Amino acid sequence: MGELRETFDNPATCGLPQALEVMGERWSFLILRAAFNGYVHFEDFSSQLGIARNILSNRLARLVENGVMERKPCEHDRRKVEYRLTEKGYDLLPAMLALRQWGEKYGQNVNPELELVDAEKGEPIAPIAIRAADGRELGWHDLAWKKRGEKGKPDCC
Amino acid sequence: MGELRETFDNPATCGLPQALEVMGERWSFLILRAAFNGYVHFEDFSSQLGIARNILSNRLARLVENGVMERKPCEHDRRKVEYRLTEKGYDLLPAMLALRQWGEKYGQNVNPELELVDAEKGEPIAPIAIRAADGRELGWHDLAWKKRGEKGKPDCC
DNA sequence: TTTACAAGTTGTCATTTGCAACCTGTTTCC
DNA sequence: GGAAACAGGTTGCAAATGACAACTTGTAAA
Repeated sequence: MGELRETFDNPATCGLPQALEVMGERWSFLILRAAFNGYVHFEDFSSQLGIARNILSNRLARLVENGVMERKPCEHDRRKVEYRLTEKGYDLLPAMLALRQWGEKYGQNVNPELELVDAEKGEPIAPIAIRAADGRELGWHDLAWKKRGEKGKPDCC
Repeated sequence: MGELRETFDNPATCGLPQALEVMGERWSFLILRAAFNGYVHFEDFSSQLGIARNILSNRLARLVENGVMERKPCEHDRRKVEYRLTEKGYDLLPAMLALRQWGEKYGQNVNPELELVDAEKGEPIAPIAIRAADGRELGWHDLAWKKRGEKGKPDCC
């Protein structure tokens, strides 16, 4: 991405600009979603997302470059290539689900015939929430910024 | 955004494309972050983010249009305008924190002098996680898609 | 050994971004 | 009351990014 630089290079900044540097481009999250759904080949992503081939190529390369996905030629058919999530990629699941739940809460045309459930019990998962170390759910006004020993709520970044 | 349309209009789709339609553009999340940090005026956003004025104008208008922020002229100084988060905007906090935590976990130059804490106890908040209805933490492989009575793990969208 | 397929790359054109300059409606200061 | 300053924009233009279609390359199947 272009000029998040000023924010990006500031060492006192929070992790959001870094995350956006990697995932903030058009299609990145939808490619990630497809990967979570088991798609691994270039043509699969291409046909499922309807994304232009050069953009897909570019995005996959960027995701690989940033360690979110791994690229390796397929063993049995060396025409094919496999793109798979790394651990770093899997770690984006909470962020993706939080976005998705938000989209579903406020979206217009969303009737998700498919619902994410806890595989063990078959019940829907809980909404993604902010929690204290002891598990209490927290809202924005229950949060504060701490400066390495201090307490209070100064500006973030 | 341009051609997420095919995905967007499909009623069987999940909420992710909707969320990206609103928040997937450059700067949107950083504007949101600034709003969470108490910035309310055009010039505040402008100088904190270093974003071009026309883009800022456009993004704020889009966020207002999509119900994430509210725009109202300032009572006491009618030159000024206040942009404030709506409830819909506040509901993006988990998604934003999940992204931020991911960025901090894997980022290079991040030493967040400021840390988010539970205001009541002063301790750092827990990592944003996926949980079952009963509170158990879940990973990707503990999840399944349910189709309105069925059970299993077919394709998502 | 020809044909088909997967995964790109290249060329062209439309859209989006970034930058600077300008405009308009307050407010402040003298 | 009038001049200067300030907040929040808009406009015009250059540069970067995205979309679409056609072409290339390295396998594999027939």
